[in-house]
Amino acid sequence: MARRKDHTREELKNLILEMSWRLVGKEGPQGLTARRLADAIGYAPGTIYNVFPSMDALYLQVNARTLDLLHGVLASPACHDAKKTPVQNMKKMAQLYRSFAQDMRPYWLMLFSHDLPETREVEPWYQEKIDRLFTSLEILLAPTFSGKQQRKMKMAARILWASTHGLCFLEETGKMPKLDGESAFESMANYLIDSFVIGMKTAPVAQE
Amino acid sequence: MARRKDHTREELKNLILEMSWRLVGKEGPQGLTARRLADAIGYAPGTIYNVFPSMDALYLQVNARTLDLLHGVLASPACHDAKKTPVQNMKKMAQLYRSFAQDMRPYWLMLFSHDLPETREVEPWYQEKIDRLFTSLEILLAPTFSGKQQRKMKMAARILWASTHGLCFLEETGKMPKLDGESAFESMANYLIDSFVIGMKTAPVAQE
DNA sequence: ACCTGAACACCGTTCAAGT
DNA sequence: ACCTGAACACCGTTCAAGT
Repeated sequence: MARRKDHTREELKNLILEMSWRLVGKEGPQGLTARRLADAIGYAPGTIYNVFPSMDALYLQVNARTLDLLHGVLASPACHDAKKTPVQNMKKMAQLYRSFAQDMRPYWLMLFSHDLPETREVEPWYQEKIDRLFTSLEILLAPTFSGKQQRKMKMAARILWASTHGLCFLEETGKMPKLDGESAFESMANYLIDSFVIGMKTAPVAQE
Repeated sequence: MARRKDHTREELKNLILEMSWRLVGKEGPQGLTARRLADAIGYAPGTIYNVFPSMDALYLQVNARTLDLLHGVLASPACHDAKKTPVQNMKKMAQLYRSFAQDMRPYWLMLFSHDLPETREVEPWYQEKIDRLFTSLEILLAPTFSGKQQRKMKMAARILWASTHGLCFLEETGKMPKLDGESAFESMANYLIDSFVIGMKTAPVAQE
């Protein structure tokens, strides 16, 4: 029994990805299994493997979409306002990241669930999507650094990004000790950015 | 068929935890399954559930041991050297964290694998183990802040901790764009600490 | 050519039944 | 009282066999 061909290969791929997205949104990364997915789209489990080499590849596609959405947020005018200072834009960007993490929680957590097979090299197209995110921050930092300080600027961007993510991640996963009672993400992110920006010009950087 | 009683309940608990530790070390968090564990200790799968309510509870015990080891490292004299400056000790602490992450990779990654059921409140005894880690850093920061700046000091500690973790985590999981080619964790951590410490005194902090 | 569905080798968890 | 092992409800993945 076989050959339904209700959909072209391309349609099937979209259908699978779309349904994967919905499953993750509704039931979290755990909800995305080959069998449940097959059931939801009305095909047999084996069909998925005609279109994707493995469920891991599919997880990666879901993550790719999440990264695209996140990039859309961080590249938006909301945090690239020429009428505001770089620091103000950076603070806005940190808030947008946190909001994204909260609003898109299952997708955002999935980005960092590292139960995937070993370290397995990230593929270039995926790495590119990650790199773009850092670029949004580099744009805000660039004016503050001279042309011969590009390396230092890029380090500052990586540090600010990783720091903001660290604050957000520990906060969201309950691994940050409570301070007064409630989450202090906003005030901590602001304090971080203010402090780092004050010091980042005078602090030295190791020469490669 | 039953009642081997080769071990007391306490012995069995230790045996299970010890074997769990070995399995995670050898094959990663994925290697720790009820069936493999049962096989390795020579009992039936059901026996595990006499001693632990669920595999998740067992995962938590493994994480607890990891946190204890990490605390041992961060509380060690190596980064609480009275003959060195707080900044020097903080840089040392960041390096020790990174080394721990590398040396104990499967255990360290397991700490952050959040496929666990929902957000589920962290139990107090576990939270306590997390809090201790931050305390090690607060000890280094305390001398720099006055008595009425305790809240600010605690925020600084949380920020530095989250930032260092963020750098380490993104670096170790391939989510940090390469800078020159190799990992720049050490120079970035140093740059972070130098910059933040320069700015953290003058930067303002939101009033709760 | 495309899809199925059974099969293989696994999971966590429960619980009646044995000793 | 303690432990077993079969059972239940799942996994990801493969592939001979049908249309």
